[in-house]
Amino acid sequence: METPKRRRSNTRARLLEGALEVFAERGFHGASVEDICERAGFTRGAFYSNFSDRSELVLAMIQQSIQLQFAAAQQAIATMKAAGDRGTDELVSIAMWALTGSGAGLGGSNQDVITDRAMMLYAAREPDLREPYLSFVDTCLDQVAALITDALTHAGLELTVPIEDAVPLLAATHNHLQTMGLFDQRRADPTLLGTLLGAITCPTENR
Amino acid sequence: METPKRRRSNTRARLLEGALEVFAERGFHGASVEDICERAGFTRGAFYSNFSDRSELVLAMIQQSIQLQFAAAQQAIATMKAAGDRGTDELVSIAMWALTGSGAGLGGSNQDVITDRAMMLYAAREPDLREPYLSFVDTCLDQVAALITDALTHAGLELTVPIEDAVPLLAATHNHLQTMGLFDQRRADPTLLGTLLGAITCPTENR
DNA sequence: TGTACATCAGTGAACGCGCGTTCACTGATGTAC
DNA sequence: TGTACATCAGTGAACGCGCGTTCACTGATGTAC
Repeated sequence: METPKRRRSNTRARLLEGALEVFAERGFHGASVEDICERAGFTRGAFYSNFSDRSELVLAMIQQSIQLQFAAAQQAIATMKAAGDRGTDELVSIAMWALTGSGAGLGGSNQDVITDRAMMLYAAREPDLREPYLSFVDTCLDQVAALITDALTHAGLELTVPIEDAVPLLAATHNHLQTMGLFDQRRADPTLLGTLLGAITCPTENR
Repeated sequence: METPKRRRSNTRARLLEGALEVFAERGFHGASVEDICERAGFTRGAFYSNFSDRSELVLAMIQQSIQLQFAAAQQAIATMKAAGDRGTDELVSIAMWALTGSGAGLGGSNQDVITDRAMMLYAAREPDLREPYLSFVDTCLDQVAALITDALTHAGLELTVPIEDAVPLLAATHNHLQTMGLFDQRRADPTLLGTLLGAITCPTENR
């Protein structure tokens, strides 16, 4: 039942999990290989048996993070399609939830939000990562655009600004709320999204 | 002319300047004391003659960054008051400029933006820094609120949403544009701010 | 004004710790006969 | 099925580099007489 392949991939997964936690706490440069191994319950030898390099781990972690966000987005779409009627705010909230990964409430635990921001900074500093990161963000925004279109149709609203403007505005606001939430949960007031939504939509004219 | 006090404070200033650059490139944890000294043109001894500790430098740098942002905000206010008539977008752009420090164009060189985001992350991870950081952000937002109110009055517009909502919406959008600008300058399209502004204002009714 | 001494900003060599990386080894699981 | 060997995931000790920090020293500027 604990076949070597499974054992190995479990070890790798636990190391990645530990890395995610420790990186969120101390940053990509501030966390040592030993910190990560200790968190995951292995020795450094196990680490170098699974990753050729410290930097390979960082890349693997970023890749995994992106995959998780995608998976969360897919699930959010499924949830929404299945859910039928809801309040508009909640629908948009789900759409936003798709944007920045898993987690409850407004979207994303503090650890996820911190990792997301740290990834952004890391990509901004590494020229080789800029383009991949941008295209990742674009794909996410496209998905959000589709979700929002759906959500508004359900709610009987239509946009008064182009969708290409509405998506970044909503994303930026969601981002801002998440960031405030890192410092004080009460500051992450989701009604701000509702206010924005009210300002850029109007009831659909049925004639 | 090169009195010892001046010499000393010049050295300190150059070290801080070098730290700002190197931190922006490699992050707070990724930049070594030697990197910083080399950039500033001093030896490590000079560093420890001016700062008791590596972490003291980080704090000093954050403080200085905040002071610079404040100074830029003050100057932006002065500029705006003196300028008289302008396009609304430009006025709002100046108000936004006040929010996130010095720099040309949309506001903030890439280095400034990266430092700003890194500071946010740093503060989010250090419990002791969360409250000071929040109150710093609040003070900035208050100043921006005042600037925007002025700008809109000049332009003959009034808000259709509460100012407490308008400010974070504008700030979030500005933030988003700055972030996009880190990856691709063409993605930092300031007309998005104009779109948002159009959606949350209407011409003043003069009766 | 000139000389002797004091101060102190910055130098650069040295120290030692911590971290990334390596490697000989162990012991558990898989395979061949 | 049982025995002998092979494989290989993970161990833990060891290495060495780099970095933060210290400190005895230098030489330029300031001060006292």
